[in-house]
Amino acid sequence: MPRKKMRTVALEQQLLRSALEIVEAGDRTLTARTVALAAGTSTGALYELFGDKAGLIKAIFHDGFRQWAELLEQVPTTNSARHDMIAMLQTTRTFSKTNPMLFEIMFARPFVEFQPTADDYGVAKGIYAGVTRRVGRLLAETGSTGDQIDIARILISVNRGLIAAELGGILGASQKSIDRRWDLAMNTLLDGLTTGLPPSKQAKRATRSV
Amino acid sequence: MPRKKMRTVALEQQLLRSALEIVEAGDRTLTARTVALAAGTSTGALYELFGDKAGLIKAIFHDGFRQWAELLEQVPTTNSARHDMIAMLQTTRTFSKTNPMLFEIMFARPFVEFQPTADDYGVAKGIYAGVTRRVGRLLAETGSTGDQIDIARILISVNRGLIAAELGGILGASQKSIDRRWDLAMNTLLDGLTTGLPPSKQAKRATRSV
DNA sequence: CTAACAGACGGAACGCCGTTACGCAACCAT
DNA sequence: ATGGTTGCGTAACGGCGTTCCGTCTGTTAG
Repeated sequence: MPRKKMRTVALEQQLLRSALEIVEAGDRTLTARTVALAAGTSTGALYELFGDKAGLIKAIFHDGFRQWAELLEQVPTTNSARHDMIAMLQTTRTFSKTNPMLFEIMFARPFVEFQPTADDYGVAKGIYAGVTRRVGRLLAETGSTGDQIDIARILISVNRGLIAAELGGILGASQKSIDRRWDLAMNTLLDGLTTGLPPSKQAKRATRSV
Repeated sequence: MPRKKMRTVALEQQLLRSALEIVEAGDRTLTARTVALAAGTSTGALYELFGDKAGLIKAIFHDGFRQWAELLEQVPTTNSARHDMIAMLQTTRTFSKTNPMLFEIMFARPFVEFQPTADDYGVAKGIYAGVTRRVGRLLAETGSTGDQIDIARILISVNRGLIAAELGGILGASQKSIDRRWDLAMNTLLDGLTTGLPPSKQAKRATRSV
């Protein structure tokens, strides 16, 4: 007896698309009204479909991880695990620089409303698994005995820190110096983490080798 | 002829103190009204003294760097530059974990109103200089030829990334695994960055040493 | 064919935010 | 004492997140 329902999953995706357009344009005016207007609907629809603004941002957050995972899956596997690992890290860096605001939503918290929980970061599990797998290949290639999970988490976190610094303009002034420091940090880490020696021994060796 | 002025620098500091108390308590309701009320004054005073809310957050931002610099200056200089460097990085980590919301204001952007510029990060210059100086000592100690500034920037950015990951709960679940990964990442980096070899040669050496 | 009803829609309303304008109050010179 | 000048807090404004309700739709019973 009632009228046909329009607030379906299709409209939800339309709202999410409109929100992503605003975010990707770097526009800070991500409000319930602007998103609803851009999607050709009303705030009532947005609140029925997403619960509240935090729900909308959470959807953006999840879609960001989905996009990231999609890019990482496209990274080809070559005969050099080391090369592939660098490619993954650089793909992540390029993705973040292409969508800085999406990067912030995923890794900083530019909107007070949404505070990601451990559950939310669970969407990154597939990504972590992929990185961990490639770390395993890398360790096999170099014959080292480091812990795959430790190394994967470190690489992801360090990359995130370097990217955040680059986006904030505090890693360096010129692109040349930024690139040099990113390369130096990542290659140094990959070198050290794939030798299979515990860091204390490395430290001694490094100190004594001088 | 007018009445005595109360909106002085003293009241400005009182407002900043009240704002810091709210921030350090992890309270997300940092509004003009709550801060003014806590400081026993009105929003008019806040706006006369700080211009707008972004000005207040900028003041918090700057005070955060002042606190950080103060802590770093207290790190003693021992006969091991390596030990001192670890101490600085750990001091930064402890500071961030003690005041996670202050860390976010300094390194993420939890309030849309304030977007730090390169000028704002200029307050970190003293900190960078201090870290760079200690890197110089470290390089001298190990006899390596790396670039002080490159290494200082890298250490700061990587540390920030690891801390952000730790605070977000994505570096690891248990404190033990988090500490292990932090130690592994930082010691590996310090090892590799102080050997004086360009990373490509390190890579070859690391690969062939297996 | 029509009327009544179930319920989905959107706009209007509420409280809170950042911000500003204004009326009252306080002080000093006369 | 008094008037004028200036500083103060409050109240108002537009916009936000969020909710609620009047309207309108589409079906179905008679």
